[in-house]
Amino acid sequence: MSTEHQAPSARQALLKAAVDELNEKGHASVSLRAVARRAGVSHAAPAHFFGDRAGMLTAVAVDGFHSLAVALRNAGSEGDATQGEFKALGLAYLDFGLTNPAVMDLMFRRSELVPDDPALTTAQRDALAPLRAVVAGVVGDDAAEEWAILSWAVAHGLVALVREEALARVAEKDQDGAADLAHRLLGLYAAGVAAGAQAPPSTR
Amino acid sequence: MSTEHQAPSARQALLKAAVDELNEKGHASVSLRAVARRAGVSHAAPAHFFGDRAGMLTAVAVDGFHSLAVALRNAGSEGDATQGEFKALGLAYLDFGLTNPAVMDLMFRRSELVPDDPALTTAQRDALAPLRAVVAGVVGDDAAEEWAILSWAVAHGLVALVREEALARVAEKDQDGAADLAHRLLGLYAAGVAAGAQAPPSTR
DNA sequence: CGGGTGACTTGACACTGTCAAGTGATGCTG
DNA sequence: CAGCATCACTTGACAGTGTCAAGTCACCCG
Repeated sequence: MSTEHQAPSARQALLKAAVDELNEKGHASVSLRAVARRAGVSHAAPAHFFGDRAGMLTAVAVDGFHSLAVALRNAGSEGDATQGEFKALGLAYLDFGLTNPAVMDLMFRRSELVPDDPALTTAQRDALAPLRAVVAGVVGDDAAEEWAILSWAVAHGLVALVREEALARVAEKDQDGAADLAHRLLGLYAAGVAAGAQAPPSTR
Repeated sequence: MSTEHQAPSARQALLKAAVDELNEKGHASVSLRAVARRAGVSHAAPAHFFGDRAGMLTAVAVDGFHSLAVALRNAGSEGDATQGEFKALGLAYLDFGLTNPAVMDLMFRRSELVPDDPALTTAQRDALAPLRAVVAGVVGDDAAEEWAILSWAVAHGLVALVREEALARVAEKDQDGAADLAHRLLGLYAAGVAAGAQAPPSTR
């Protein structure tokens, strides 16, 4: 009982080969032919299944959003209070991004994916649903959506800065230190949101 | 009196051609040969100057960081109070990213650039210097660096989400609406930081 | 048995990055 | 002024790439 309806195996194998290739050599080196070689099929087989290089990458990205969705769902259910839950969600996003940097990178690289794939759109929306729900519990309902998106941007920005080594460079830390720093910053932000929500300044 | 020491023209022309190509067709279509064609030189001329496709893209990225640096410097000097200055800086970052999405995208795409180019590293560090200075004026000195980086992540995340149309998709807005939303979210964040800084909860 | 449909393969094309080897001008040296 | 080195490219070639048209082969429905 997986999220997809049991593909005929070759397609699945190709997809796995694509993910492996992506993780090993980065998205630029994911060529239809390299994936075909790795999966042991002819050079045009991937095009047969996915239509396109973009189609193949899109399939990988959709898969990535499904994985992100379960990661966030798990984090959301195991956090204790609502504020702990909120922070846990952010950390889960961060960890997913830092554990699978190549996939995360691809997932948000519209220019490499098929322009308006509906599966991609819904997968993305579904993955973010838990965040919305949790944020609504922390701040008031009226501002929930805005804070949810802002929080998403915080986590997303941290992932990007760590992944591209920008953070390590500016803060003069190694990559592990950068990840730790990102964790701390997210905590800082979460605490700030909770404090601000308990004592709303003028709005409301 | 430019930031670079008057290149012999051909190199400059190539660089301009590369930027144009990047803005028109996205980073994937920036090929050495296409740039050469656009600049009206032989197909190997770009490689002669930049060594590499990565070298050429890196030159474009360094240029981008220089532009970002002046944009942030201007914004920093025209904001009125320190909090207004802080917000102005964030908006300038946001606007730069949304006005030049392709260049901004490239600037943080380490995997496409030359791995440890010193010019790139210093250009990046210099561009972010104003943010550090302004943040130090808003929150206490001890936490300044952390808040500066967090703020950077916020702006960076918002740019990424708007650029990749993720924000428009989730919030069900068109691209212009998404940019406006990003502006508002940045204001929300800036106000929160200012409020939190004036009444620090427990730390400190 | 017969035909059609899906799952590939084969072969070709234009395009790409990169390299080795040129060519000509410019400037320095003796 | 002669010779020579260096720069700023060009020319030509190679392997690898995405994509397309056509082919092969197995299987299923009737």
